[in-house]
Amino acid sequence: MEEAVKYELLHECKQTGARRGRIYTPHGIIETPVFMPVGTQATVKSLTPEELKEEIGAQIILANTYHLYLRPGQKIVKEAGGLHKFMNWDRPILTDSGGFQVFSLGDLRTITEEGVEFKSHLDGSKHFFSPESVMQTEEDLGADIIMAFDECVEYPSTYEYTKQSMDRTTRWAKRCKQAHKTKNQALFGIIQGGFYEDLREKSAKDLVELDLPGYAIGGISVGEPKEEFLKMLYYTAPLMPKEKPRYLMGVGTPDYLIEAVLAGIDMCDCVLPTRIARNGTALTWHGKIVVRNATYERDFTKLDEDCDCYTCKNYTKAYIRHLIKTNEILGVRLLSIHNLYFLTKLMERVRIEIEQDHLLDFKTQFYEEYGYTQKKGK
RNA sequence: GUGGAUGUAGCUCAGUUGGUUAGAGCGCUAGUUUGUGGCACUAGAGGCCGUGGGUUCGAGUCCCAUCUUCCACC
Repeated sequence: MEEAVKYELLHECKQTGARRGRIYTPHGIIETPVFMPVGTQATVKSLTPEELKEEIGAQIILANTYHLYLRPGQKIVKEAGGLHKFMNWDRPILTDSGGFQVFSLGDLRTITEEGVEFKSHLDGSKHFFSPESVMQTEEDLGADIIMAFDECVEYPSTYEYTKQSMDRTTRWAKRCKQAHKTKNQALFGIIQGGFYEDLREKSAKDLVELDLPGYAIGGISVGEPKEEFLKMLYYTAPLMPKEKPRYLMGVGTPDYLIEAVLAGIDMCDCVLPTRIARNGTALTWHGKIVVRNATYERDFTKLDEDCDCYTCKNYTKAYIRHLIKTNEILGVRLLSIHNLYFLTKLMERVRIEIEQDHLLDFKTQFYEEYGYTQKKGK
């Protein structure tokens, strides 16, 4: 059977084993490892798709089933001709299933074997998601890669609950596979199991048996200490098929991204760059800077001397600070452009370092320049 | 000149019949942000309560004087 998405492994870094690859999708090729900007409501907040392509060079973006189901409703997106046409983005799109929202909605939801009943955060109205309904919604949305409906358990959770939830997520993945009909979309499974190695192993093993076209690690980077994160990451990644894309959900910061790649991950996504942009913070090659702070009031230099993004080419810290302090939309836009460009460039650099078998050297050098100390970042 | 009002945090104002370390909103300062319920959240700094006197155990609060600003009237 012809798969919608295929992975090609181009090279493994001799220093680290990190993977340099390509993902072929109905909307083009993705060079991996890749960072995927998040556009929850069919928009990467404050940016146009043209800016994402031309100024940032984003290869693929995310959208969210939960949010688009609530507004405008998947039927409208379908009528528009699918997400790509609706939002005028012709590169690959991945839709998350709403599993994370189930987790973050907290007491607004009830989980049963059948699915999840939840109350809309918008108006309190009751709704129900099942693996089958989510597959239908994701098909209507029309992304290239669609995520199985899972449950992301919070940290910390008991062994008992995590096991129960993980097995249910596996059963839901089977139901997703069965319900999934379209041939031009790839259904990815999500490995759960919290912070218990045997549960991670079981989850991975059971899901791999389903022979899905790609796999993700879910349920980490949910507030645990970094050591825990790294332990589960390095334990779980090798359990994922080598010939398929490996996606780590919800990461992140530059150090987490590099660690993910070192562990053999191909794809990551995170709201961080756009979220902190809205709160006046920039990521740079020399560390994080809160440009909103008073110290930049008269700083007429660019955010990062080593950055050639649209923002850095044209604007100063003092100006961006002024825009953020006065709540001007342009401040958010300029910082979003810069932060996304930075993570995109970071991954581009990582790809080159893998090809040249120097990723470990790069990590050391980058950490030093970024300012991660031994105790802070490891 | 006369009468009335006003003066409390950087700004706009609350402060009950006089009673513990004088509050709020905004602003300011800093921290947080990791499959977006976030233009959000958390914390912090900052007041001889216009000034001087008086009454009282105790005054931002009452009395007198004085100054500031505003309004009205001669």
